[in-house]
Amino acid sequence: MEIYFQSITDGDSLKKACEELAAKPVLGFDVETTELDPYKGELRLVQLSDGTRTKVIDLRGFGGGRFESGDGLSGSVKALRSNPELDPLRDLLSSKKITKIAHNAKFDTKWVRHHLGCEVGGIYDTYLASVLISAGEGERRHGLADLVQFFLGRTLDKTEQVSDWSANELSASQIEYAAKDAAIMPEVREKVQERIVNDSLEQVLKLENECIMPIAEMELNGFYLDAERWRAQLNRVMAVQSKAGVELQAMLAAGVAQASLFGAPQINLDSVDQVTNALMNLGVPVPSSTRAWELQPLADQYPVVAKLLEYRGFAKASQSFGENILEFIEPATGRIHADFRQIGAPTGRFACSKPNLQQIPHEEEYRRCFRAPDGRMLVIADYSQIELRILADISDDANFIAAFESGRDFHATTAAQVFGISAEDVTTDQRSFAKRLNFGVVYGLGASRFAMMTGISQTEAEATLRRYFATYPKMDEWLRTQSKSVLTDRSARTRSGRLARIGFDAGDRSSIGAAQRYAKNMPIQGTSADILKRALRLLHEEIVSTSAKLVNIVHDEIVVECDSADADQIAAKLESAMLQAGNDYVTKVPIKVDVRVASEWSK
DNA sequence: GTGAAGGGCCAC
DNA sequence: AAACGTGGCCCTTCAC
Repeated sequence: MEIYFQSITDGDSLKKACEELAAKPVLGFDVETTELDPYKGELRLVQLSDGTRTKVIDLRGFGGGRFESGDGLSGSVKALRSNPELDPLRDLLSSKKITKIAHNAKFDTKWVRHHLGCEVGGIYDTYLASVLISAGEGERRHGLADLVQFFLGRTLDKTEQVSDWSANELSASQIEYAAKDAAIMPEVREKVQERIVNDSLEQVLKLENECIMPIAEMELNGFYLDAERWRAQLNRVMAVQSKAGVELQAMLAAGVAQASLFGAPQINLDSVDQVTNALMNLGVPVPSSTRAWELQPLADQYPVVAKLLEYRGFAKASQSFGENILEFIEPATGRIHADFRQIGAPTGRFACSKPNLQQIPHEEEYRRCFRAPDGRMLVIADYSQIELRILADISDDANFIAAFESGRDFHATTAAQVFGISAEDVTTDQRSFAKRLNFGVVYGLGASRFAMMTGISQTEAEATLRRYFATYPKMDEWLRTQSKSVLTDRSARTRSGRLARIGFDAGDRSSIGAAQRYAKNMPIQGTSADILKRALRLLHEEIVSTSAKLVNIVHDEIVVECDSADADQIAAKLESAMLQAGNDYVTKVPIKVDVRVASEWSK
């Protein structure tokens, strides 16, 4: 395919090009960089195209790149940000009136935000659109070349993607590749959008597109981790792990068959096979798995089992939450810049990695290591029982809704209703029982699992669940409807219209059961994700010109860092954004947000 | 040596 | 036999 493109290296040409592009409502947008990490590499090219006419802007001509005499990358960033010749490009990119179509726009957006110093407005992400369309089913890949093949039936050559973009003179082939990637985007969008409309995914795609900028900024902002505190905590854990390890080793030694004159051979305490073997030799009735909840009942009778559980806890802590996380601190900022995948799960939840900031242990020893730098504060807000409120709203159960409207302790209210007693008489055990019931129901809990979890008999569990569902009849009805309709629809949706295609093997009971549980859970978990994403977009607009920076999100929680003096004001903005987002999707049940200002990410 | 699978466990 | 949803990371084991 021959395409028309123009290579731009000076201010006058850029000004003209931007004037021409500003008249177009929709532009393909792409960048080429020397690295994957914007804190480590150079933003070399920015490409914009209406599909037929493509501009390839080489930022080397505008102060970009590393200089022998300058101060390297930071010098390049400063030069680009302060070069007035780039203002027309910044205006074009930040304009919300001109749609910018990009594939995995978070990447391009982060580079533009950091190196050019402006936001990208009006984003349309073909990657997220493609993920929404496939809706969790099928093996289809979502690379740009895959989409071009799938939606346009053509082949896109990506070999130049990994070429050397730091060369002084880029080759004609490189420039042409860069131009093509941007030029093809309008055409890809046309086809993708047809499918989006066909599957009624316009609203959820808008939600996702509007969430990209906040996430891009959050990744650039990073979360400050106090490395000294973390190391101190790690040293404490390693000391107790080592002690528990020696003790466990000694206790297990009696179970090793071939004890020698030099003492029993050492067992690898992290090997399930070796530990299981040693336990069996000691006469411990080891269950089919050695997971903590399986071993727990044996801990009282067998001290070696208790010691194993103790060791496992310390091992997990020192291995998963040890030295490794410190390696993710970016030297340029001294902060952790994790990778957030916006549609991490088909439900719409985020996934986070490198490192996963959504699985930091809840214990204060760990959370206090994530803190605000001096002079700053953290504003931490989380939705109170958001999934149960969503279930109440979706099922339209009067008693369920009334329980939330009363503002009373929800689990205690459930306990009172299920046990037929007054709220004041609910014991701690009864409340905890009701709590497990409430959470279990969100996951499609069955009577047998509930019996095992609580230690009551199967018959008792069935009777309890019957009483529970009699208390909330319309919730029962909604859950049954989901179970039934998934068998014919093979799909479920959230409040934003997010779709999950649910495949199952009709001849396999467990496969059907899994599909039914998923059909109950997905609309609840997914609507919670919808609400969080909506809140991020609303928050972003509120804090754009303040000292506040988004630094972390954990499913129903948002963490913002700001100047100490602004904390109360930011707390109010955060709460109001989250409440509004909740009210946009949940109308019959009050939304509750708990906000606190703290110097550390702990209570 | 590298990578996938399985077991286990952290978060919501 | 399986047994309540969504993820990521660590370790061991085993195949290539």
